[in-house]
Amino acid sequence: MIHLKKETSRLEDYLEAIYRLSHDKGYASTVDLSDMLNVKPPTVSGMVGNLANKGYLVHEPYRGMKLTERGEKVARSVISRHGIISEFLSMIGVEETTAHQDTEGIEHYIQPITVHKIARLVEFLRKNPKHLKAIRDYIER
Amino acid sequence: MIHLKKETSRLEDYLEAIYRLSHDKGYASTVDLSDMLNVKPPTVSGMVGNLANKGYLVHEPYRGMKLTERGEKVARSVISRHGIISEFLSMIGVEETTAHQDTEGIEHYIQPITVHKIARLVEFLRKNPKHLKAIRDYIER
DNA sequence: ATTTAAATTTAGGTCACTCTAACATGGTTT
DNA sequence: AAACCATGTTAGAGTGACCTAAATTTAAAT
Repeated sequence: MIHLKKETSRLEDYLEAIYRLSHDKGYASTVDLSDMLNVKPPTVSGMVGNLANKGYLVHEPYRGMKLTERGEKVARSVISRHGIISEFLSMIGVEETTAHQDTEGIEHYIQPITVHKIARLVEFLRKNPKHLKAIRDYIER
Repeated sequence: MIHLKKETSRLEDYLEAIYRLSHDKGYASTVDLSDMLNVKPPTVSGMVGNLANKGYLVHEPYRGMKLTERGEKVARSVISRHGIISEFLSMIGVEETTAHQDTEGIEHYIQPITVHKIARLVEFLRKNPKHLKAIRDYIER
């Protein structure tokens, strides 16, 4: 039975990872996911079953998994947020590793309207390097 | 070995709420917290016991609770992050209610160094209203 | 074609956080 | 002083996400 309940942030993480793996190497294995998400394989099995129940992917046990249209849509949305937040953090001088961690932490908790504003801000700073430079100079003292 | 286990984001929420209530009306009651955090009173009782165990507050059942030095320190840190993020979101034109929700969502997941950069950005924009205006104009098309 | 090794799933348990229902406490009213 | 009621706590159960250990399946090697 397919539930239209809103996915949790953790499920979004799984969808994002599956999407990335599928596009990077053609498929997403349990072990890949377990490495990428820092959980043990049985946890992945469980969550994948969960995502399958909810209609975000189809899963043939022992053989593989594939995102549904619905799963892809969610994944793309998460990845888009991810890119925007990530670029913003990078612009204000947050170091790569930190930016990556923080992005993962917050990407599930920002509403579309806010993401949009940040996207516009990033766009503005990309188009106006002098503003960006002034900001960066100030931030770095 | 002293193991200062990191508090969960939920515990941070409780500490923040207790701090605010204590400073606003002199004390924090179970019902106040239950309203503020949108959980039922028994949940608050449990979490308060938990926070007491971990040394963030002292609790005299049926009589009241008070943050310890350690609890206050964490609360102030959360509240500081809160203010910074909140002001940033407001600056880029995120509407009050949305900003409030998003701030609550993300305040637990941003590292100190990142908070600091955002604080500097906010500071810069406060001191340079022309930059801020340019940004806001662009964001709002 | 067997055996073996790697990948995956199942079974069963833990932990944090939540709930409802029932009970306890203490301040207020009569 | 007794009863009342708002406030607070205890008991017990549920959920989501995780774990380890054990079984299963598939693919590779002999």
